[in-house]
Amino acid sequence: MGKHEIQIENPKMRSVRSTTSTRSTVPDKREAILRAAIKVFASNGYFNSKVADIAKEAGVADGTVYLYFKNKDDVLHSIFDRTMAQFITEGRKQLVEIEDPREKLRKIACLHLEGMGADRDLAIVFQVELRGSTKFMEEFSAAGFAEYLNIIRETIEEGQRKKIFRKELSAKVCAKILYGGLDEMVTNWILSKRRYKLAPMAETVLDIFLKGVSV
Amino acid sequence: MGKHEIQIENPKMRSVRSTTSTRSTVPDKREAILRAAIKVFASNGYFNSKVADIAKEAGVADGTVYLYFKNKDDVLHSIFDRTMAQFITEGRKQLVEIEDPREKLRKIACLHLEGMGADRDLAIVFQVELRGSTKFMEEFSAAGFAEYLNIIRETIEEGQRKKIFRKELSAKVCAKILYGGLDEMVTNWILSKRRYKLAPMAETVLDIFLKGVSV
Amino acid sequence: MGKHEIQIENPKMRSVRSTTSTRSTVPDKREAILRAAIKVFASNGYFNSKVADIAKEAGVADGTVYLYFKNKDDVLHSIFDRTMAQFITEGRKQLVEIEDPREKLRKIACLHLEGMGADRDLAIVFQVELRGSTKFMEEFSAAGFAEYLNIIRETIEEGQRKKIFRKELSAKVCAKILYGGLDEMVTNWILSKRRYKLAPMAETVLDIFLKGVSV
Amino acid sequence: MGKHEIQIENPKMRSVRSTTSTRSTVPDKREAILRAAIKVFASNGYFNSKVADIAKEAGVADGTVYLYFKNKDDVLHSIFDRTMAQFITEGRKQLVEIEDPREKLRKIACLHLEGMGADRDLAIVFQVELRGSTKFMEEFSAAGFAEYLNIIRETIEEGQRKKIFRKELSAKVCAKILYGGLDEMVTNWILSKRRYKLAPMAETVLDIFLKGVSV
DNA sequence: AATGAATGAGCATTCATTCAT
DNA sequence: TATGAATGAATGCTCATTCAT
Repeated sequence: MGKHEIQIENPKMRSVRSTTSTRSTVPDKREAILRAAIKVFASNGYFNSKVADIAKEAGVADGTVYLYFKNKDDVLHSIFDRTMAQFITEGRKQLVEIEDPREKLRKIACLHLEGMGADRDLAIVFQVELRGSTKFMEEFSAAGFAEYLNIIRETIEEGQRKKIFRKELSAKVCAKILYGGLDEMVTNWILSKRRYKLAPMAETVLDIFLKGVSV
Repeated sequence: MGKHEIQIENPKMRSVRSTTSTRSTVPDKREAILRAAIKVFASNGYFNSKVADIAKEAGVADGTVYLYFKNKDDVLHSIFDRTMAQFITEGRKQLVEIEDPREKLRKIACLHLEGMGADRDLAIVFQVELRGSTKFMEEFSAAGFAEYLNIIRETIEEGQRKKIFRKELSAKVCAKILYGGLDEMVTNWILSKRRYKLAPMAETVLDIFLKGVSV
Repeated sequence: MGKHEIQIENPKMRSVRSTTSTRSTVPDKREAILRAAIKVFASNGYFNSKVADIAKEAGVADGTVYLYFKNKDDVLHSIFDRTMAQFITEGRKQLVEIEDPREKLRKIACLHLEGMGADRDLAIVFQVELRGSTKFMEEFSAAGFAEYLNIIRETIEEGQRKKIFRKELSAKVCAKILYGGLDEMVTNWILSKRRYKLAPMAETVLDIFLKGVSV
Repeated sequence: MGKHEIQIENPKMRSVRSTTSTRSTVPDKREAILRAAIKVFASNGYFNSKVADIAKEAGVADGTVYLYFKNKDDVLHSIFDRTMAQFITEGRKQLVEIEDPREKLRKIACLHLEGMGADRDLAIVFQVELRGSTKFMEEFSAAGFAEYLNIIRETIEEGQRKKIFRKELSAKVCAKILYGGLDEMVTNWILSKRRYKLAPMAETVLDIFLKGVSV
């Protein structure tokens, strides 16, 4: 969930001439706008941010934003899509190499908190702005978030099959509980005046959770 | 956190002559506006709700809203203040009669989910709208929320002193984890199409949490 | 034009029981509102003054203002009417005793500046607020102001008949010039930071004017 | 003070490409708004004029007004600034060529009345609207108006040095008297139903004033 | 007569979006 | 592609006025 320089496909973009690159700025106006939006949204909140602010921060004209995004809403969505897609891809890749469900969960927790901890502005957008409307929350839920929860749930079910986790527990509820714990760590980290490291919190959450769900 | 017919003091209100009751509207224009706001905010989100919508829903004129609230923002704040104050007061009262820290946590979890489960609109406002801005989140945090977390933390510390919970765990972090789990239950309940009972979820959360933190 | 405790007829008022006076406040709610309005208008300007401000300053309820005045506009008009009527009555009375047209003009100028100089708030309302709209200016002109200008003009014509003032001058224009000079003194006095006496300015104005119009 | 097609610098305007003139609207949206405002303010008064009225009169969208002016108040100020600057510049230029202080004053008076007489709407805004608030009057006074009065005063002092005007008179007060007379001519002209020429009035005012202040 | 809670029309200003260049 | 001037719909808030008590 941190910034991994993901290059999301832009249908409007000319067939990738990023190889020759007439100017290095060329392929990345969209990217610049997205970064600018994260910064601006994090500072002022989605509703209080003006498209003009984003444009200025990105160093482009107001109208240019509309060459890359359908509207202001689309910018927020794109932030979510880009980040979530990247996070899940990255996550799945790292998980295949792990056997023990407990270690898998540990890896998930670490990736979650490391990703958020690496980009405070992005974390703010995810924790605060993305939740500012039921509408978005629903779409949010329908999209990548559900998949993320699924990965956790499957891992727990795997642990149940391997007799590591208690069978009587609902894997789905357990997944939510773990997610809830992690999510709360992020939210508190964001709101806190103190600037501590977020990633290490994963340890405690996992400790309690694993002990709680183990047979 | 549910609606317990709290009668918040309204300085503008004439000293309750509810006995004769000239008209039933007398005691509660403010209350009606608050209820209307919860409904409207829950449906459209804070930023997409017009003051006129609230007024219409409450059956008063637009201007009347401003006789009871400073501005639109103040309405949202008041919803939070009223609910939180009520919840904490109610919670503390019920907790004093309980000895076992584990039972105390169980009671807290039940109150939390019962309260939210009893008023879906209010729950939406709490889970979604109140988080739509960092600014509010901070105030939110500073106000009643911090106190709520404290109650949980103190209960956990009590459990640690009684050798029921593990001493090596940070009570504060534990409190957040428990809160995070409950909060996630509420959020999922709100976003879910299915209309299941929220309160019973407390059981699973507590089961895992208690097993996780116990010695 | 100063405050001479004029009791303007109020058609809405009960047939004057000011003699017995059940309570000394009784006959003067209208008066209180008028005074309050002068103060409030002088401070904030007519358009920026709220009826509620006037009511509060007068120590009455908002609605009470409408028992004595048709609307906010009527309050301003009444200030003008009351003051102008008083001033003209007073002026005419003092003039009859004077023979020399020059002395008459001197008396007029003195009354003008003394009246304004005696009540700064009233002066502000007259110089500034009463001129804030063409509409009012026209009515203003139609009403007492025209009569005031007439008194000056007649005095000048009298002087012309007596061979004191130049015959070739338009008495009407002369009257305006004298009025303009006096008016400008008042305006400058109001806007000035310094708090000097206004009345003595009459001397210079008269000096120049009389020398200017004399044969 | 009349309209002399002053081209006020507009920072937002692209460096005058009026040569090619893609469309005639190019150079003068700001100017159009200013003219429209003068007309609208003159008709309804400042407080009763809606920004939408100005926009419509100028043939632009409401929002466009805010591309050229900070707010409604700024429009009024700009009218004053533009006109006053122009008038003073123009006036000074014409005065240098004149020797006799009496002729200078005559020139000032003529310019004043000619300027106002040339644009009735502008005159109304100056005589009526610009005086509708103490606040503005003070700024008004602080700004160009004071300078205007100074020019008159200096001319009178010059006349005193040249033994043309009486030494014992306060030049400052004399300046106010002259200004007051001229100002009154303008005000009466505006309020009058009759449509006479304003400029010729300068003659009488000057006649009386000069005779009044001369040795 | 007096009150003041309630009303609701009215308006300045903002800002997402478009489009001519 | 990129620009940014122009648009105009949308809305929070104010406040003169009314009227039930």
